[in-house]
Amino acid sequence: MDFADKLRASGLRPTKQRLRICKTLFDRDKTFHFLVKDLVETLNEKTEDQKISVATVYNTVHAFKKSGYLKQLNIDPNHNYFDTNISHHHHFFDESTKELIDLNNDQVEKIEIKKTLPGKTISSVEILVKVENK
Amino acid sequence: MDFADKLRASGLRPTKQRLRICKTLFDRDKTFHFLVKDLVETLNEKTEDQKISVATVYNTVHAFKKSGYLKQLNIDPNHNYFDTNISHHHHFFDESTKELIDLNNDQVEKIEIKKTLPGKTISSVEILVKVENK
DNA sequence: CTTTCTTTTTAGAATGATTATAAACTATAT
DNA sequence: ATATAGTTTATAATCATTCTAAAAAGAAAG
Ligand SMILES: [Mn+2]
Ligand SMILES: [Mn+2]
Ligand SMILES: [Zn+2]
Ligand SMILES: [Zn+2]
Repeated sequence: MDFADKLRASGLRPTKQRLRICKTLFDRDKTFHFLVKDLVETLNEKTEDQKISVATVYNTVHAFKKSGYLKQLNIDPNHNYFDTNISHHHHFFDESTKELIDLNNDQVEKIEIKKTLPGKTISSVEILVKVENK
Repeated sequence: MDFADKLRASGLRPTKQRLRICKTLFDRDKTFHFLVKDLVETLNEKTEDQKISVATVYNTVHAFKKSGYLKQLNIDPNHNYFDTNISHHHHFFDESTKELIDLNNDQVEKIEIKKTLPGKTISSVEILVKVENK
């Protein structure tokens, strides 16, 4: 699916600002974990391009979150990370470097939760593994 | 350990404001998961008592976090929860009621992580189980 | 094309949680 | 008592995020 289709599927027209945001987010080999602040900086560091406003970046990121092309993570109470890897997966958080690393579902033994809550059903199980230098 | 000792162990003198904060936090049967905003409200809802300022509440909560009498959680990117249960444990987050429920370590089968990161050592593994109405 | 209507972008204002500041207050020590 | 140190508080500052409303761009109609 190309960028324009992703945008349309999120209810947004493919404008040049939004396409530049898509390129930064999705034109990558690996998962991209990012903070909105850093994304805005990256988008606006090349002085030859026209600046994209923070409002546009937030609007686009939230539309992608809503449509499922981005996930919002709970890693650090003081930083709001987004993730381009929308498959069900887990994370390592390197406390030394503040780096996030994907941990795929199949790299973790099935998690058996012995406690159940009456009237409730599990919608997701996510693991956060904090690591530091050995 | 009584409240005054907890405060002293956190580098704080047992003043009447701090002791009232302790009572609200620690004088309970069950784990207390809270937001600072709600804690401030609770402390100040009885009109007969003198109001405690937000600065004092934040200072005290952070001192307890630093000394290990409170844990800060990563549950919801938009809300900053603290937890009086400082043992190693996991959480259910009820997306219907926004309620947090403890999931003890012994209620989860040992988590086997097959992926390792060179030069890194695991410092913690935490599970977040999201649930909703059946 | 022009005009008209709709959507988008943007700068800057507003918001809300948290942190910082500095003056007033309280407790302790001499 | 006086001096000193620690504490509380109101309020200001900060920072991420959201809101607003005006300008710009794009699509549709004539
Ligand atoms: Mn959070
Ligand atoms: Mn967060
Ligand atoms: Zn990821
Ligand atoms: Zn807990």
